[in-house]
Amino acid sequence: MATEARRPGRPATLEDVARVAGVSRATASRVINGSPTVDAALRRKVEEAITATSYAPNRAARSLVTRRTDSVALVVSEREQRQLATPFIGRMFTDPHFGRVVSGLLQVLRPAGMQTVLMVADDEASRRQVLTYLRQGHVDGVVLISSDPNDPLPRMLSETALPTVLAGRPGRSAALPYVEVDQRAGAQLAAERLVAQGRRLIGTVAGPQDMPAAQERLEGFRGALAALGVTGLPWAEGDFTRAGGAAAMRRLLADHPGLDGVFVASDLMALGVVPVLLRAGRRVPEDVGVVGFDDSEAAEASEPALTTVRQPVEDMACEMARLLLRQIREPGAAPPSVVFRPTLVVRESS
Amino acid sequence: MATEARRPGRPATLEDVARVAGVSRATASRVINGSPTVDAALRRKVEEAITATSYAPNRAARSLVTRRTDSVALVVSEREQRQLATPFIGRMFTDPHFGRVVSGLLQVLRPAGMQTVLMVADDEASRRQVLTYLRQGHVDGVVLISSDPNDPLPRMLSETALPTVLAGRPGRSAALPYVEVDQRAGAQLAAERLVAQGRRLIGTVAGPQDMPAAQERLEGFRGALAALGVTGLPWAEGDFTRAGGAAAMRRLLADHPGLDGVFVASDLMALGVVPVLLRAGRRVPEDVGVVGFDDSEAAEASEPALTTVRQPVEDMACEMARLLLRQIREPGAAPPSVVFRPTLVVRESS
DNA sequence: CACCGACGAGAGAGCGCTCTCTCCGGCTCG
DNA sequence: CGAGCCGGAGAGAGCGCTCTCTCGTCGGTG
Repeated sequence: MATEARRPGRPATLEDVARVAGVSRATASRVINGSPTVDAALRRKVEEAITATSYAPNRAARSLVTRRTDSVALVVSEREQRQLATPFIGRMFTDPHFGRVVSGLLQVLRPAGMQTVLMVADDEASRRQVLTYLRQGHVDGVVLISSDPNDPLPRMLSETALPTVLAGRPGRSAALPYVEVDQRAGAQLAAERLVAQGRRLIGTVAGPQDMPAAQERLEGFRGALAALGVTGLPWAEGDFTRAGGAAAMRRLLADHPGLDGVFVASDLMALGVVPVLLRAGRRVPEDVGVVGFDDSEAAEASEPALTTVRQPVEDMACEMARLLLRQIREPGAAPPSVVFRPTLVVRESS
Repeated sequence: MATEARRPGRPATLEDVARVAGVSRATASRVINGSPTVDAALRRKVEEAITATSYAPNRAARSLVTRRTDSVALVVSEREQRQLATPFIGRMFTDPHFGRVVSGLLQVLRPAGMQTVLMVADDEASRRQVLTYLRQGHVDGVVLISSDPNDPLPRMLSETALPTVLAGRPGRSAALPYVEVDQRAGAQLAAERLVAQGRRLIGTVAGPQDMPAAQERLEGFRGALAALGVTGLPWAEGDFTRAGGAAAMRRLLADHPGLDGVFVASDLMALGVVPVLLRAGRRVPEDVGVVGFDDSEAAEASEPALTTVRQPVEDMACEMARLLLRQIREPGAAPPSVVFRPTLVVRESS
């Protein structure tokens, strides 16, 4: 304890630890990095010196030489929100889905000693800023969440050779591993449920058809219905918002008042769909069955509670983190993408 | 372009830039850091060399010498979630409120060139991990969001002398600047609204009374009612969840069936309160007026839409970021805390 | 014409760490 | 008994950057 705080106000360095322990800097470093070739007695002395000086390694110095940073970037890429009066960065942050992804990521990254840097790219300038930052080598890898199918970021990232994992398949094909749920299989679950309940006049409120995931849910649903002998699928497009879902349902109902089943491509939209049905005098599920997608918080909050296709979001996020760590640890080996199987969660609405 | 990529696969260094530009490393550094004492011609040559080599400064090296990192930590501190079967890190992430805070923070931090590192402290071990990380000097400052009034983290942080800003007043008094909304003033707005509508049998669904904010909303509401001549406030405690709000409302209604007004200490709880009232045969707002708190997404989603006390969350988060930046730029000068005025947003429920 | 101040640019010393290389001493084995 | 080997520890060279110090040059002044 004697030689602590040699320099006023500055945290202890490895040099300090070594001096206090009476060993060389190299040995102190060995102890800290868990090298096995250190005598037990010396190891103890160094460990004591570490607590005595309350030493914490300087990550900048370490990363300067190791070229690792033990941190990854979580990049949220979204369409520019020019039209908004108040600048609102990171619309996606208020989406509980995003929170579940973060939670899953941290579940894996935290035990691995990896820190997470949060970044948003929502226009040309910020994209460049993000890319520059990433290229500075301040992170070992990138998790990219992109809601925009025309997002140039995946391609740009694939050119940096930085380990990267995408949430969802990239719109334009960038050769990057991604993690996704099997959209078609999910749509099939929904179709089977509705048909099994004897419903035959089935429609769907689809998501934006420029998004691959939304396309596949629609296509998958149509295909599954056809396989079950139900053809001619009326549908309307929503924008994955509650209000958009409500509007789409109104259109659908106006054209097809006889509907007895609806597959809604997201729970959030379903939250808009159900009240429209109720107000139109339909009982749910008695008159019209509703099946959502996601199994988000909204599904349980809905009245009646939503029967929905569950995406194992947290598990998927964990898998993303694992794929990323693997890339970081074994450079060059781009791991395969992983597609998760959805499940059907039966509640009240169908 | 001739001398680019001297070392295979490695990004260009300042040395490379200097060589290409035909100047010393010092001069190249001056250009990059915007020093005014550089000849215009040389400056141009250096800038050309930078683009030619596609140079990006190594932040680790820079921060090693400057002792700045140009990044801050966003620490989310929450009560341990032992009881959960699935480990769920960062329950708070799924709260849209959190997203709004992040959005506000980034609005200020991003233009300031500050990166944001996301961290969660939810038990003793993770708290230590976070604290160690912060002490390693890997961030210049900390934004702490804590939902637990007994959280030891604020005190621990105030001992590190690291610039810090809290979201909300710390439970135990830690001498750290915070940003908050004036809870009492908000409760007063709610009281005035309900009373102005001629309601006299007013109750409240309060938040957990071990949380200062929840206490103040209750106290402030009681005080404001008294000032308006309404005494004897029936109340029940909820846990700031929808289900908790519903349960509290049921208790309240059982004991006081004649209620004609309810102040609910959060919009999320109000989302549980309203259906309870409706199912008990009360019309909202005709029979019972409901005023929420937060002006969250939930308020607009509610049916009927909630009249609520608005917290300017994004503005508050911006202010937090500003306070933090000020502390970072002027070390030693702990800025004062800032208390925001809430406003009343009138919708349908009251 | 000699001197001085100002200004622009370079040299070089670190920042704190890791990691290779070297060295030393004790052991085994021919 | 000497050569070789190996485990364990130290010396020291950087990693890429900033920043102080120094130096050279030029214009102005007595």
